[in-house]
Amino acid sequence: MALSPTERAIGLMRQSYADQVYNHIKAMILSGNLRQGDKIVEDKIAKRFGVSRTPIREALTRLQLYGLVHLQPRSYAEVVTIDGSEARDIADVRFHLERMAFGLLVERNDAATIEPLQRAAADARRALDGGDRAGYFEHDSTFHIAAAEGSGNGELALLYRRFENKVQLLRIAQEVPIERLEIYAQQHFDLIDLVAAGRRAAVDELLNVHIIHDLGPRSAVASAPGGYRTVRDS
Amino acid sequence: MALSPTERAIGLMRQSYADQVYNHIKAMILSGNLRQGDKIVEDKIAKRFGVSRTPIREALTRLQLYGLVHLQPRSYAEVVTIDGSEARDIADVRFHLERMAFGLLVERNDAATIEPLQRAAADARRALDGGDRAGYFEHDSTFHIAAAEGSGNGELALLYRRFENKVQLLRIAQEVPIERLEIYAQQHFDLIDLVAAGRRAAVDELLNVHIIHDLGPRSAVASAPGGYRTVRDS
DNA sequence: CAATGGTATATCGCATACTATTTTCGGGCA
DNA sequence: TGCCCGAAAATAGTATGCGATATACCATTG
Repeated sequence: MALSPTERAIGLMRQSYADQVYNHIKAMILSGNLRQGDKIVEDKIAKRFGVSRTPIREALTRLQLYGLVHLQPRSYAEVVTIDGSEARDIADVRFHLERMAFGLLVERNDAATIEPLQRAAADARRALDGGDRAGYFEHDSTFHIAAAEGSGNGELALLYRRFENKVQLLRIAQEVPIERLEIYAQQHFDLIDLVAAGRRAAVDELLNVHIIHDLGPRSAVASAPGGYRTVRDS
Repeated sequence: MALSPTERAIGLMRQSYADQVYNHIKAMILSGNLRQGDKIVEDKIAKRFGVSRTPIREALTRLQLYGLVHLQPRSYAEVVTIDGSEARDIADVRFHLERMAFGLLVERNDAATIEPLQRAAADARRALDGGDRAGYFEHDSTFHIAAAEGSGNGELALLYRRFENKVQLLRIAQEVPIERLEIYAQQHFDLIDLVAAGRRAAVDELLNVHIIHDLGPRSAVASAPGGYRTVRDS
């Protein structure tokens, strides 16, 4: 974890340990490496990373505020558990945020702004074709964040980027069948087309389907049995 | 800051120092006691509160994520400065969040849910009549938070409660004339009536006026000439 | 055998001390 | 005079240790 000679020589500004730990734990959660309800103990992580508990605590505080871990006072921390009802709520909020973002995109009607969406949509499709599930989620996330960024409303972008963490956590936990992901991937392109065509109402409708409708009749998450651990396991 | 004998005897659970400091600094910012751009130095605050820097740092981390302070790495922290463009963005986002909340309120059509709004609206009016400007802001805030809470969507409530911090910061900084506040106070009651009447479209429209329209043609904040000292310059 | 209480252990909350970086400021030099 | 440089001060980042609290486990009792 120490600074490499090269980094020091170049004078490369390094992230603080707290930042690095934050990113690492976040990645572990969002990759499914740490699962919902998993116990997180400061001291263990500190030893694992070879740093003291101080930066760990800062990272955990941030993760808590981003809604990814639950900090029980005087006790240990856990990866948050999202039940079916919460999943529904999250989807609802997400829909309204995205409707705002895409509404602004339609208003702007700017090809350059949409370009990042196109790239993300293409990347997502490619990942899916390559059977790279985690990669797909990554680009799916990028697509929607790009929409928020492209809205031109900095606050919306900020809010959405934070909120998206939880959305991503849901994506992982839900274990959506691959056929469904195929549909999502296509809908991304459809969304872009509708935005380009300025068909705002149609965009809203498709967003609703894309985000909410497919959640199904509840409890898509709570029942996730987690048969196979997907990713690595350091 | 230490635990009182009574508290200890009763076994009353006390807030952590970090919590207390967080609440205190937040109150200082939202009461205008700390102004936009003001410098915040960990050590100074630590001494002021009679605690070590550790809980201070935790409080500042939270304040940063709630959008109230800007943490410059390796340097000092500042109370965030919101310019006119950002104010506009915040209002826009706020409108969409509140539209969602009030939409759900209309759907629920439940008198008990609306009761807290009524109380807050009445409190706000009372504070205004008593010339208690800070008190008005407090209850204004409570009103809108109550709407988010009453929506029945926990995620929305969570998101809004956080977001509201920045809104409150704006309220303070804008130094809106009292006549305008009178209008706002009345609009709260109007909103309640429209919700009770189930007039969703009318609610949307009034919300737009209440939140966005009154911002004026841009830069309501940046240009606030304020006979009084407006912004920073500590 | 279940429930209750008590002790040990795990774990966090905070204080203190040290380190690294940034900022500030004054003095030398063009 | 204005600018650059270097030293000193200010400040945040991290490590470590101790004390407090929660959790877990076991014994005791009804």
